[in-house]
Amino acid sequence: MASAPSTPKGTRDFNAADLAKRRYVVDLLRQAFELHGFGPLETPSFENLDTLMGKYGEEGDRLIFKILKSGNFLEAVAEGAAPKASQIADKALRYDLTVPFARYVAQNHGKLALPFKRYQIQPVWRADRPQKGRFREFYQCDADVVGSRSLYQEVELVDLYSYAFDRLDLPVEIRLNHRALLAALARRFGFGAALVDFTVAVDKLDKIGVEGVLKELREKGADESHVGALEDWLSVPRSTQESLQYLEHLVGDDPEGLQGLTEIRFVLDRVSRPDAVVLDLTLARGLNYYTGAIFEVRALGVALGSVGGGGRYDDLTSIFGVKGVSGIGISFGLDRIVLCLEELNAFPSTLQSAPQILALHPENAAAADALYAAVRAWRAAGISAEFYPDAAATKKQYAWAEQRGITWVVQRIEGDEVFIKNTLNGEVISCNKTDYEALNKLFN
RNA sequence: GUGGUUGUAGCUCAGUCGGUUAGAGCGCCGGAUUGUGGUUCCGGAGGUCGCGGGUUCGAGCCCCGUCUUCCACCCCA
Repeated sequence: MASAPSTPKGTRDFNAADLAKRRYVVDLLRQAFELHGFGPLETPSFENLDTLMGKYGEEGDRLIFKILKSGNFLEAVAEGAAPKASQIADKALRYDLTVPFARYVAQNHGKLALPFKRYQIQPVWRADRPQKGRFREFYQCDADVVGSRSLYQEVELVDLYSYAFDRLDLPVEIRLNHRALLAALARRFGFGAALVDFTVAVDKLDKIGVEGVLKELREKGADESHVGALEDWLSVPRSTQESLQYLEHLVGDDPEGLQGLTEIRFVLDRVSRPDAVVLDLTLARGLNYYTGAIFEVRALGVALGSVGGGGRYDDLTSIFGVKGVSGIGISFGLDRIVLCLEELNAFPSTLQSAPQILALHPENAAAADALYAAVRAWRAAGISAEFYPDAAATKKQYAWAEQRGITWVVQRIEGDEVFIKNTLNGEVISCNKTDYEALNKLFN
């Protein structure tokens, strides 16, 4: 073991047990998406660099994995000069699923029946520094609809969130905000020209507290005349209803603010699970293509950042030359959802990652053949069964079963009678080898 | 991208001030016992101390680089 091999930084392998959990989540999400009228789409792992660059802000651009050109690309670089990124890379791994989707819509806009709804479950890559729950390769599960400005889309996607997390048995809080409200607040507090500075600072309220936010806002040039009002806004925790009332008098006759307020009210009045939804005026979200409602989902009882996010983007396809196609979408973070469910022990105990039953290898050759035939018959009946191939020490065979997580072990066969041991409690039962009903009963 | 942290047997970890042949528990392999594993006993294998340089008479230990882990920023799922 001079040099143990490893996966690259921020990536991992998934074994059978991992995959059983991941597939459980993915299958549930896929069902939820299709139940709500979304159809599947897959796009390539990598896109042209131009497609991705400039869509995620400066910070995002830096985290895009660029793919080195093949061939002798360095010839074009002047002697002794440092090559420019565009000279050595013209493709990049996708950074999220939304921008490739916008590219797809723009590329096919004449052929798609609008409004167009699709879901997409694929990995994305970010050249980030890994931490707990942060990887450089991770899965997003997105549902988007383009070509409809209807606020019923907002309602429907919030409902999709609550439906899916309900099915997953993961308690969450769906936080809701609106870019127009943020903009109105920023104007009210003198940050009209520095919306991003304002939202970035305010978004950290949970993390650095009122003092921290005020400090950062001062550094970004907050006018002292607004600090008192800012402090009042930030230090009082408000329910959704209280936030709405507060907004009403704060926004005044700011037309954009009033518009945002009307839209948020429309959505809040119609979501199916209002108890799981909270209006959070400090929620900002970094991706700068959002223009309307924005969402973020936090798992309750787990400190792991957000497990999902999304929002409305009015202008994304216009970057690709197709104007007037408003879109809205949400994303589920598969990897974090799995981590949360693990931490909360919320996976169903019936998840299957190993054969249901293992037949120990009998010492007697005739019995071995008989038992092997039984295993074959079980497989034909849809029972995942395994036959230990060698007449190894009993101890070794049991250890193998345990390591693979196999609960039921066939000790021996006598005529048509098999003796099955539950390795968890040592109980032995016997049953007829063709009594599939009894066998299947064991596994549930 | 910034600052820090981690790496010793399959696993969890000791290893003093730089000093001889690198340690434990569990696991693994073999044998005996146990009348179909899990008990007990005996024996055994397995490590160029993440990798590459350097300092030193001598490096697991000190220095530099690199990879990896985790953490705080930044940002985000």
